[in-house]
Amino acid sequence: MKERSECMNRIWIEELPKYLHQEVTVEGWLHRVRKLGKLAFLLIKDTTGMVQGVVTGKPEWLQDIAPEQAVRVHGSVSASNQQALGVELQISEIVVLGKVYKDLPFELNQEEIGAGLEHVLDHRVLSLRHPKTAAIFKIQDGVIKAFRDFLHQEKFTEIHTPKIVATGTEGGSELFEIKYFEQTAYLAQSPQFYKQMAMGAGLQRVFEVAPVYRAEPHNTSRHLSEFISLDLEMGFISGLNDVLSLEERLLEYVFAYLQEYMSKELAMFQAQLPKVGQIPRLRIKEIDRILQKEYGKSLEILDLDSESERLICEYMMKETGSEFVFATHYGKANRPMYTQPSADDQDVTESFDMLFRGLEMNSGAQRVHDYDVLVHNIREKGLQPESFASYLEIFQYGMPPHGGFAIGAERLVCKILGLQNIREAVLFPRDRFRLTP
RNA sequence: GGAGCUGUGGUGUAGCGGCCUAACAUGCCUGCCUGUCACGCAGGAGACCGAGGGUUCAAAUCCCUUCAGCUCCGCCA
Repeated sequence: MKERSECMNRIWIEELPKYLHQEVTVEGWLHRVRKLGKLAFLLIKDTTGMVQGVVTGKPEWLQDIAPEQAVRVHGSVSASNQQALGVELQISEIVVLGKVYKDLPFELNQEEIGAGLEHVLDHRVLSLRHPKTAAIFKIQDGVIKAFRDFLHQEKFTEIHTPKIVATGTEGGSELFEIKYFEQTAYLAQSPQFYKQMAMGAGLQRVFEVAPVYRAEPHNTSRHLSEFISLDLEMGFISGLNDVLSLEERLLEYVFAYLQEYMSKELAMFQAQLPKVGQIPRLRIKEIDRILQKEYGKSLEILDLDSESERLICEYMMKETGSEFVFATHYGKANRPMYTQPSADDQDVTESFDMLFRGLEMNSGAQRVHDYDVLVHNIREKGLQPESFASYLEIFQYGMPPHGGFAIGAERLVCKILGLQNIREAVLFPRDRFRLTP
C-alpha cells in the first residue's frame, strides 16, 4: 500500500505549479548541482521539464549528490517568481535510484553539448539526457503523430510491409544483401510495391511509417543508410494534383500540430515554422528556364541536382515567400518504371519532388495502373516482367488510378529545426561508417 | 565511387619549425561560501600533440605511409 501511495504522489515536473504548498515526489535525473555552503540548488529534469530544488543546511547526503544520478526527490512546492515554472521545490529528502559510476564524456548541463557530433554519437545515450537533444525526438514524435492523425481522418489505413524482400523495387538503388536461409534476400529500400499492392487489394488508401534501407556509399550531412519513411498511397485519384493537394493539407496539419503542442521544443531551437498554403507547382522544364534566366545554369537532364534544388528554393522564397516548392514532371528516363507518363508531353512523367528550405523532402507520383502500360514500361527499362510477377498480379484485377509519396522523416525534422547534420535527427543513426551504438 | 579538409589534457579550442618544461575555457578533485541560476573565490591533478617512418642542429608545427573522422559532388529521402 505504501508503494502505491508513493506512486500516486509522483508528480510530473510540468504539473508542479498545480501543487503549490503541497508535499510531492518527483522522479528524474539531476541536471546541475550548485552548492553554496549551507545552501544548495539542484536542477531536476524529467521528460516533461526541469525544476529547481533547494536544499537548506548541509545534510550529510548532499556529499554524494552528483549530476545525472537518477533520483526520487521529496519536498514541498513553493512559489518563486525567479523560476520559469513559477515554482521551486524545497527538498526534504533525495533517494538516489541510479548511481553515476564514471565521469561524463562531455558536459550535459550547458546550454549546448559542447562536443563534436562524432563524440556525441559515440555516447548517444548520454547525449539524449540533454533536454535539447531529447527535444529533437519529441518533435519527430509530433511529426509522426500528426502524420498518422491526419491520414486516419482521411480514411487511410496504416499498414506494415516486409522489410526483408526478394528484389529491389526500383532497380537503381544499392541494396543491403542478407542471407535468408538458403536464399539471398535484401533489406527493403522502399515499401513502394507493397503499398500499391495493399491499395489495389482493397484498402484503397494506405500509409506506413517504417525504416527503409539504402546501401549507397554516400557520406554527406543529409544521407543515412537507414531512415524513417513516411509513405502513403492513395487510390482513385483523378490526377497528380490530387496527390499534391493532399500533401499540402497534410503539411498544413503537421505544422499546426507542432505549433500547438511542441512550442517549447521549437523554442529551444528558435525554430520558425513555415507557412504552407498553396505550394508553388513548377514543371522541371519551367525550373530549367528559371535557372537559366536567373542563375545562368541549365539542366542537362530532366532532373534536379542538389545545387538546382537549393537555387530554385531560394528563387521561389524570394518571388513568392513560399519555403516549399513542388517540382513536377521529371523526365521519363529519371523516374522508375511505375511512374505514369504524362499524356501531354512524351518526355516527362506525372511525378514530383517536394523541396523544403533547399532540400528534397520527398518524391512522389501518379503511378501506372494499366497492366499493359506497366509491362511495357518494365521492358523499356530493360527489366523482365516475370521477375515482378507478384507485384503485377493485382494490376490484372481492377487496379484504379492511384498515386502517393514518401517523406523522409529525419530530413523534415532536420529542416524544421535547422540542424546541421541529419544524424542529429536520428536516435541511433546508421551511416556509411556507423553501426553502433 | 570522386574531390577537399581535420586529428593537441575528459570535452571544446589556441599554438603551425627554436621563446612549448605545450596555452585558454570548461569539466574533474580539495577547501571556503544561505538565494544561486553558465554561482563565485582559492588551490590541485590531468596531454610525451591519432599511429608509424622520414627531413632537420632542432618537429605539435614540414614530408611520406597508415588509421580515424568531417564536408562537398554523384545518387537519393
